[in-house]
Amino acid sequence: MNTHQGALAGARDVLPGAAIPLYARVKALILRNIGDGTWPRDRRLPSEHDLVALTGASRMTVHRALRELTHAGVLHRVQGVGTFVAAPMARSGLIEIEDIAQEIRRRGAVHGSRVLLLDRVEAPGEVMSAFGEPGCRRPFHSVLVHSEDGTPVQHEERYVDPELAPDYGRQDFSARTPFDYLIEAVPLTEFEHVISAVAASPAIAAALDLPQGAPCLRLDRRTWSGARIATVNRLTYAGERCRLATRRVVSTS
Amino acid sequence: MNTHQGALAGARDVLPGAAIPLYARVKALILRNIGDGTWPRDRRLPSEHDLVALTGASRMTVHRALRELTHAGVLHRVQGVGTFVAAPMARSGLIEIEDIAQEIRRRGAVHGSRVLLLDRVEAPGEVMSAFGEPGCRRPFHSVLVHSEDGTPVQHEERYVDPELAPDYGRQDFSARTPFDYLIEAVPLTEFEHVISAVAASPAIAAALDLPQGAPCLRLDRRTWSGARIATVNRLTYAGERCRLATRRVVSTS
DNA sequence: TGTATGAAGCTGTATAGACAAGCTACCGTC
DNA sequence: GACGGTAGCTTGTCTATACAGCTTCATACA
Repeated sequence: MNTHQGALAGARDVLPGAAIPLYARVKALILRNIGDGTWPRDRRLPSEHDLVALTGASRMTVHRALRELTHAGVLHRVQGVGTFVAAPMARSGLIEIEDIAQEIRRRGAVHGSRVLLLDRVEAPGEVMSAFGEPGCRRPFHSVLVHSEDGTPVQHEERYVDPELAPDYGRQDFSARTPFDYLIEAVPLTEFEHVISAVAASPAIAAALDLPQGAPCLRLDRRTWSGARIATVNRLTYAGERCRLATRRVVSTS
Repeated sequence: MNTHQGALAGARDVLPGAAIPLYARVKALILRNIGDGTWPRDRRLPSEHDLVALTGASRMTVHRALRELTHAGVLHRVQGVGTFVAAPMARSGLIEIEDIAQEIRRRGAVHGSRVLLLDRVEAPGEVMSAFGEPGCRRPFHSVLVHSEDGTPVQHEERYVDPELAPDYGRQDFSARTPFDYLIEAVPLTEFEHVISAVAASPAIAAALDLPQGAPCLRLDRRTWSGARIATVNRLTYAGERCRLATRRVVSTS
């Protein structure tokens, strides 16, 4: 009874294509149920035993899927208790760049955001080349300023593939950050960051209420959904009071 | 024959304490042999079969150890061929902050470094608190400027625990970067980064040949060796032409 | 000489079964 | 009611075995 993977393709089909390893399909199933909202945050997942029954995979295979998702920060497991959906931002993992709104709220401050622009444009060539080869035509374009207790702290400019997130243009981003929306609307799989220090341009300086030329932290991010780039964005953090922190164990010796 | 872990404690003892899972001890064994230089860079490791014979663990356990180290960027595996020690800097993984010298050479430029200071000091309280609780007395202190094709690009200030790296003060850092030396002399296990943008101070501006107040990328890093902090350093990248890049798969759905 | 063919060795995945260890809730006793 | 033990569920680890897929190399053949 080696590869009776049919059971997984039964009640809940995971991926039509079948060259993908079983444990990866179990991961995909779990990620989809989390993305769906079928298993909301902090919800307890079915036990390994249940997932074995649900998917038809062996417990070791289910366990591997759960372990890797736990390692990636998607899940949180407690021996003797169960498996839970981790807090959403733990998912970013790599660089602990929290959603700016969450980070501000975590500090006990009030987050506000002002939408400067939300339209659909013929993006400049520089942006289009960031989107990579196949590219996308006329992406959404949004510009926001996020503030903490009223003082602006982050300038966010973003381009979004309209085919992956067709409703992007109709969102109210003063209530919910674009990133927050995208992470739920689109299954984001890969991130690429480039961090640099820049002097505030006149536009940025005006938006963030900084003197022109003040040092700012710039974070350029490209986000994939599978093989396709879902969004390209540039975050500019105001002045010297913003930072990015990260910590990671490299080895467990 | 469930937990016959004695074999691993035999020929090559891994960890005297034994509450640690077997796969973790196999990982530790591999990491130590890499750190030792027993298995140098690009060297092909013993096959899974050999490691089974060597450690007494089952192949699944050895495989798990190898898989996790591969995921962490320590190893590089090719199906049908074997397992290799990955290029050292891939090991940082999290943020691809290459050793500045390597990065410069990779770009085909000439790396130079000038040692401004190398002594042993009563460090300022700010640094000592960064070292954490047990602290270390009179750490080594070094200040360097790295240059690319003659133009300075990075200012590096570093404090090093003298008990972990007693020979730090006798190294020639114009030939070999401190980081390069430390990663071989001390088994580094954990990194913490804080990234911020700052305006160049007079000292930094002078060292990097920048106008005062120019935006610089600052990277504060603490590096652990086990439970102990081995080194605390602050890297300041010159101007807008330096950046940090990273890319990572978050999920494999 | 050049090209198939196949064996050997390697990693990758999957399974079934077992035991260890942690938590919770229930049930009995005092 | 308070306390303690225990059964049952959960996750964590480990083993033994099997097969699949890939690479390399030697051998046989044209």
